[in-house]
Amino acid sequence: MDTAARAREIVVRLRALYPDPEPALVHSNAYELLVATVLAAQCTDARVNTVTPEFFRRWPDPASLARADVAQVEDVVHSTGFFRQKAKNLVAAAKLMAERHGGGVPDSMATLTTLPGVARKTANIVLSNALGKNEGIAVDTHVRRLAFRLGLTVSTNPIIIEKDMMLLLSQEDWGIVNHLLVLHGRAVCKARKPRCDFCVLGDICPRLGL
DNA sequence: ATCCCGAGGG
DNA sequence: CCCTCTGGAT
Repeated sequence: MDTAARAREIVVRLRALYPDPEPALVHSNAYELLVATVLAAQCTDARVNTVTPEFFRRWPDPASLARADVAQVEDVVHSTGFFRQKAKNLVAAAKLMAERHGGGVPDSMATLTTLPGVARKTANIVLSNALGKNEGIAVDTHVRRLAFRLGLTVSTNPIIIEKDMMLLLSQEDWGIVNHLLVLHGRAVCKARKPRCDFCVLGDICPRLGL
């Protein structure tokens, strides 16, 4: 089985294992998903979900966040780590959206990545989950680890991994593959003690001899 | 390559 | 104690 066939088979098996993969970050619109995804940098989604209810209540849209006191935002997002950067970036991004994007979330990779604190990973999450667009594949710590272990790439560079995976998968799967690999990365193919004995991909994983 | 940064697990 | 968690900017 060549690499592309293996990649497609991985998606098929993980779809069966995780029937209805949903974004674990609680949100109700593109703005909320953008905020939650920025906060998710080097932080568990579970922790992000503990701070976003208050965040969205106090700053329900880009306009209100643009007028927010950065110190108060720092206070709310403190427990997610990198809190100074995240608060500063979110308020600056909100000001850009309020002043230059009609108060809404930009709907293209090129424009989203002009926002401070937003690069390809965050933009891909917002585009595929809130805006219905598959412009690329979101490569986070889980996708990077699993893509490498599964032999879908020989690189550890997220940009190259994304390109490799885009060539291996059809565009309709670009959004879902992130959720599938994240779910499997959390439950089975964990960073520290991967449970290879439980893995449905064992027979097509280079790690187990292939 | 390094920095930003808190919290939980082993 | 060290590693990891849906990264991004310098």
